[in-house]
Amino acid sequence: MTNNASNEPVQSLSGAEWEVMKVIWERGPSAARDVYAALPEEVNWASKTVKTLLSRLVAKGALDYEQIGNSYLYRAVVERSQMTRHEVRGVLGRVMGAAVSPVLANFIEEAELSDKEIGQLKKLLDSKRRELRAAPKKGK
Amino acid sequence: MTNNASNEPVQSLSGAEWEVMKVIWERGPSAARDVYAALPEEVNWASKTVKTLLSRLVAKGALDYEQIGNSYLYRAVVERSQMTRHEVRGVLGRVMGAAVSPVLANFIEEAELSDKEIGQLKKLLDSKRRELRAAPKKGK
DNA sequence: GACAGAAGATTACACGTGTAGTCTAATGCT
DNA sequence: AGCATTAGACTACACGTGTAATCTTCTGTC
Repeated sequence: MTNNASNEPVQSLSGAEWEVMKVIWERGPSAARDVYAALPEEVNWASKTVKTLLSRLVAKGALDYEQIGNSYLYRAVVERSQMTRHEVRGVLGRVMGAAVSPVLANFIEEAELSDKEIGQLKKLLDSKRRELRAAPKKGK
Repeated sequence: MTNNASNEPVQSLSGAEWEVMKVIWERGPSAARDVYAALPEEVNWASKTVKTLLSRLVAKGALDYEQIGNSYLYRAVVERSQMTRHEVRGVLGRVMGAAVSPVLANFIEEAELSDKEIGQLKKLLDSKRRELRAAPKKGK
C-alpha cells in the first residue's frame, strides 16, 4: 500500500531536501539506507538526518513510500523537471523587476555548457523568437 | 558619517529583503519612508516591517546609511548584478547534479524575452562557444 | 513649554530548515 | 531465548525569515 500524508502537491524544496530528491530521482525508488549511501561525500549527514528529511519529504507530498519488509521504499511523487521549473520561477520572481535577460545572461555565464548544449539553447531561443513573431506583444 | 555593522560582504538576501533592495537599487539612496512608499502595492507591509528589513540589511552589510537630519538615508553597498549572480549560483547549486542546460532551458521558457534580448542571449551563447573552442575541456 | 507623531532600536513570535538525538518495535544472529 | 541492530516515529533545538508591536528619543506645532 502506498502512502502520502498530505495529498497537496509539493510547492518547494529546501536545499537539503533537494539533495535527497536528487538521489531518488537518479536511483529510482530507494530505501533510506540506500539514499544515505548514495549521497555525495560532501554531504556528510548522520543517517538520522537523512531519515528526517525523508519524512519531511513524505509530509510535503514530494515522496511517498511503500512498505517492503521492515522498511520503506521511498518513491518520488513529483518530477524533477517540475521542481526545477519551480526553482527557476522562484529566482525569477525574487530577482525580477529588472529585466529578465540579465539574469539569464548570468546563468549562461555561470554555466559550463558543452558545444551541443549551446546549440540546443540557441535553438530554444530561436523558437522563442518565432513565438514572438507569431504573437507579438511589445516589440522593443 | 557612514555606517555598516559588519564589514563582511553580504552573502545572500531573503525574498523580502530582495524587495527592499530592488527599491533602493532603482531609486538610489532612500529614506525608510520612501522605500516604504515605493514598494509595489502587492507588497503590503506595515512600515515597521520595512524598517525591520532595512535594519537587517544594514546588519548584513547589504546597505549602509548616512544620517540626514533625524533620519537615515540608506544606500546600497552591494550591486544588484552581484546579488543576482549569487542567486543564480544558488539555484544552480541546488538543482545541479543533472545537467545545467535543462535548467537554462527552463529559464528561457519561463522568461518573457524581447526580440532584442533574444539576440543578445544568442550572442552570449556564441561567445561561450568561442571560449569552448579556445580552451576545450570535454567536448561531447 | 507640552504633546503628537515620526525615526530608529529593541523585542516578539511562529514557522521552516539544518542537523541530529531519543524512544519503541521488529528482526536477525548466536 | 536474549541481545545487538535497524527501522521508523517523535522530539529537540538554534538560526533565518516574515511580519510586526512596543519603547525611547527627537522634533515640529500650537
